[in-house]
Amino acid sequence: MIGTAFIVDDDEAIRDALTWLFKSRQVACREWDSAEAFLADWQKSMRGCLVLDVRMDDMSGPELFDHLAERGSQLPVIFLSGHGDIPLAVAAVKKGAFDFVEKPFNDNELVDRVIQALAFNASQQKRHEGQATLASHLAQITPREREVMERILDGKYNKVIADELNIAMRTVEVHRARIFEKMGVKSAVELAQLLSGLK
Amino acid sequence: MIGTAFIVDDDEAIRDALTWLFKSRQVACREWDSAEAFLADWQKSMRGCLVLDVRMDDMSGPELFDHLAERGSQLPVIFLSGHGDIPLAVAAVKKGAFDFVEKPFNDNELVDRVIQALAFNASQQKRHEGQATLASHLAQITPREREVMERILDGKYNKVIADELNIAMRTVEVHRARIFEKMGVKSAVELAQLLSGLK
DNA sequence: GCGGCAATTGTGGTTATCCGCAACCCTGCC
DNA sequence: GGCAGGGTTGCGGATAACCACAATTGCCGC
Repeated sequence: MIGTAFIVDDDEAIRDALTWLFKSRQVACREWDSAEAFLADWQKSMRGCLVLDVRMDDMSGPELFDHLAERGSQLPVIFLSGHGDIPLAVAAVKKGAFDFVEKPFNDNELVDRVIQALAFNASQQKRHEGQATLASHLAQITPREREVMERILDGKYNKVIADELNIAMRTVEVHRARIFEKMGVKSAVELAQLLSGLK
Repeated sequence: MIGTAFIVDDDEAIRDALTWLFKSRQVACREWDSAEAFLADWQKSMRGCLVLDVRMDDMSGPELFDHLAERGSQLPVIFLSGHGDIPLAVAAVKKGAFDFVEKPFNDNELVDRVIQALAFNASQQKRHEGQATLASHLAQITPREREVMERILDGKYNKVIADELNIAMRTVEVHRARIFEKMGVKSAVELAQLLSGLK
């Protein structure tokens, strides 16, 4: 199994029950007794999913969720709620919570969802690695090259680009070659496809 | 205001209240007393949003939602629920419902959400028009041209494409020109960007 | 059988892209 | 001052793309 289930709940009985439940299905887990404690330990590199109680003292589950979102957390979150607060559940799901389940929950269903969340996180991870690679390539592009690149993506001829930037065509060609090299592509078409997902 | 609020509820009192409420805020609306009735009248060209009761005889709100989704409806749906069923709400939102509000609802907030849904539908509409234009252009592409197009998008040289398809380079050039013409682009880069959103 | 459409190919010429080789200018840094 | 890196440019040639003009083949429907 890839990733760990991170249990955050101020009720020790619940934590123990969840830990036992997860262990029984070979799902690795760790536990925290407060949102603050988890936030203190949280690192962007964490892989897994969060099983998060809604109602807790001081910082609530949704509050922790928001804080993590601000910090760029990619962890899928499964909320556990003990009282049927629909607006809360709807708000959480709309903000991207992976799931929102009511207590008492069905043990098997919960673990199934956790496993799905772990798989989701793993696949999301790969996507982000790709984006990171892309970003690191983009970071190597100098400002001038960026200007040229934008115009290449507009399908403009080197001649036109040279004209717009008031430089020689040869210079554009050099920039163009450098851009392709730095971005790891072989043609303008590949470059366009590589960057098509961005702004 | 662009679009209409489509009210579907088997409770006449609720329908009347909603109609009055919407009229008071200059939001056009129509009403149906059952999911079946709405489904019978539904057309893909409808513009607006659906205000849908969860619990109804025969076909429920979520069931109607599913049916509409199958038929390619783009209407945002705001569910009205009289009983705090969290799993239902969570399932609805995860399946793409625009919102899920509990009765009794706050009048102003509901209308605000409806207006947001109408705006959302209008903007989604424009996106879909663009896709439709793209699709109509793609439909003009012959099978052979498609084969060439795929290879162009792989950044392959005409020479290579000719080789792969066992035809003359000149033929590839002709196809290439026809593709650009039919798709309304001027270069392979533009073509790549145009089709980047697809599979 | 004729007209239309898709697919095909050739010739010849213009325009663009792609590259190696060389070189100059400027800025920031040790 | 020397060195590195980014931006710049020229020359010349190989390769690819783009295009107008022209033509052949095969399938389909009226």
